[in-house]
Amino acid sequence: MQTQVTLRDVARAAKVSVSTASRALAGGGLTSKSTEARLQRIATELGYRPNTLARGLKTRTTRLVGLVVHNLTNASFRVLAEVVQRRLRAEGYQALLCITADDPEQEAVTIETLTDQRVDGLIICPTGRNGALLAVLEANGTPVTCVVRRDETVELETVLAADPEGAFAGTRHLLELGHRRIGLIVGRQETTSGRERLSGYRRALEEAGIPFDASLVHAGRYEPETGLAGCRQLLDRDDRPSALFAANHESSLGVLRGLAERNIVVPDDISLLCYEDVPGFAWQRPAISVVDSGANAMAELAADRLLQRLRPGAAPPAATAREYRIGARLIQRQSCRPVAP
Amino acid sequence: MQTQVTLRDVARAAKVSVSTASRALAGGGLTSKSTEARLQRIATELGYRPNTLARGLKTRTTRLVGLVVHNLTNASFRVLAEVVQRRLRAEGYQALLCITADDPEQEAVTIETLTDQRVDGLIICPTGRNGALLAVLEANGTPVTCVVRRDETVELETVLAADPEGAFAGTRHLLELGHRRIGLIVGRQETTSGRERLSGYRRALEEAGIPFDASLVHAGRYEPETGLAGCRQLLDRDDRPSALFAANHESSLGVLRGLAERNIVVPDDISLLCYEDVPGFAWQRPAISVVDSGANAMAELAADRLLQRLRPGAAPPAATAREYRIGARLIQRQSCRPVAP
DNA sequence: CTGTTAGCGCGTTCAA
DNA sequence: TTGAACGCGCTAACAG
Repeated sequence: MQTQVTLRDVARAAKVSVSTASRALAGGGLTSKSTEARLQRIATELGYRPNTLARGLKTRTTRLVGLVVHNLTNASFRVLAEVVQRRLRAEGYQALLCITADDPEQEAVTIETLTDQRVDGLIICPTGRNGALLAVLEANGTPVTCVVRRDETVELETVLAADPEGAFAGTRHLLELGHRRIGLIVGRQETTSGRERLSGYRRALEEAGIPFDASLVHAGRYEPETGLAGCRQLLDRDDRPSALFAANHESSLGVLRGLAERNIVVPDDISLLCYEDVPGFAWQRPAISVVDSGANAMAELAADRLLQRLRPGAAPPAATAREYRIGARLIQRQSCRPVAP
Repeated sequence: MQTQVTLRDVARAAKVSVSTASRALAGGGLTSKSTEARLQRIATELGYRPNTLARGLKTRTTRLVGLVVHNLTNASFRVLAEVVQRRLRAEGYQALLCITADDPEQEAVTIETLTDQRVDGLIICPTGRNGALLAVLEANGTPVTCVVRRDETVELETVLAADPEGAFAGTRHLLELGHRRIGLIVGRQETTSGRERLSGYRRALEEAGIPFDASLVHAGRYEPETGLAGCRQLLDRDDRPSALFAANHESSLGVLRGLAERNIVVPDDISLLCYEDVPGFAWQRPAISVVDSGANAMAELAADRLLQRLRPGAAPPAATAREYRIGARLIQRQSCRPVAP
């Protein structure tokens, strides 16, 4: 256990007081150029590394930012984690990764822990049941940015996907190809994205003058099994849909499986559109068309917003509780084709 | 910016000294049952939360553990991140997630930062070029556990996959099915896993008395493109192999694509065996047989080992520089079949 | 069993 | 421009 080099050691070696050393290394021009350079040199020679804890205790900042997601399996969360941690690091922050499994209780303890660690900020995909805790954080001066999901119970800066528009665009794309019976597999209606994607689907139908048929919609948990079940259910109908819109990303694998097990060929026998792009879709054959929800852009913007508020002289909390939406993009590949006339 | 409740506030409210309050809340039985309970109550009433930084400054522990991986795209890393963070949290630790992109320079600054944050321990998939830095950490009393890859330049506790055996078992499986020409797509030979999997493949061939044919091996970077290129190269031969072993996990997508674009049907036209199990393989149709390298077990063991050494009274550094291997498992699904007689 | 005292390493007053 | 002194909040000596 080698003892660490402290500021006092540096000061002693340079024959100055600790405070002078501190100022010199801070480099705010509060010391003469010469001593500044000299101390700089001695510090590196000695291998001095400031003690983050002592500094934090004094300055009340840790350069730590909490990053809370439900899991790392979902592509959006994965991208979020990668992008956020890269962006934070570029500005001298470190990400504290926490996984809640979409469980409010785990989320609660996570937020407590992060508070204890005195994080400077928080990027979180909320379950929606701990808004109060988040509000306390924000009120105490720790900026909180929500992503992917909104916490309805409280006003916080939030970065979301433009799910209503995305689902609308996707559905309209299928409609424009001539499809009239479009099966929809979508997320739980308790979630923002689940509701919003369904509403986008409905609106597109409405605009096209096609009556909404609830039996064409299969809503379920974010799992492959949901896709398989939905796929089977929709395929077993007498009036089988000519297109499937898998707007619950996790279910895509199950949908592909369901199609394959019935030897239904995409896009010859049925058109398939998925949601949230992942490399697998582009590498698939036929390559799967998708509505890209813009996970990258969401992550970047969330990082931007938080970092912005982390900078000195940030606006007061309440004034910034804005909501941002990342536009969705339709990426046409080879899994959708015009319906036979 | 609401001011935090400090230990002094609690002590004052209970009309005891700060140190008594500290002891009572620590709960080591160093105070009377009654005051302990009383302080406990008052603390929660006041919403007291200990200041991690002050405590860390004093105790020289942070209950922070660095977790360093190359990315979150690779399934093993993803599992590693999820498992490790869960295990750590269960023992009151927090994971500091860092991503190096397999870049030694980024790894170097990452290790420095983590050192500055005074992490209590480190779980890292090393690039192999910063062994010295890791050795310093370990020497200074911070346990370091390497996973997935070994840093050859230094002796550190390391948890690896049993890649030689895994590749051996996979290859032998194909041999037992009667395959004699087995194409191998494998990782870069600069990496441990790349080398070890190739050696396992060779050994299986050798035991079966089949001469090694270097032209059946395609080694490359950990990307889908590698699989596509390798697949094309192997498929364009006159004496096309009857089986493909995609032992570079990232390349699997590319292999599947390469097969599809030539309308080669698995397993009718060719057998396919992949490496590292992911849900996608099981959901695929036909379901892909794999050599499961045991990412979960690796993660659990790495967490175990580190936590073990984090507990008070851990063994001296040098004595514990052991290497662990997680056995691979062959999971037979539907992508391999006996070669036609 | 409890209170007093003394730092942990740093930034930041206040004087010089 | 520099130094001395103080305190951030906590734990751990040492007394009592």
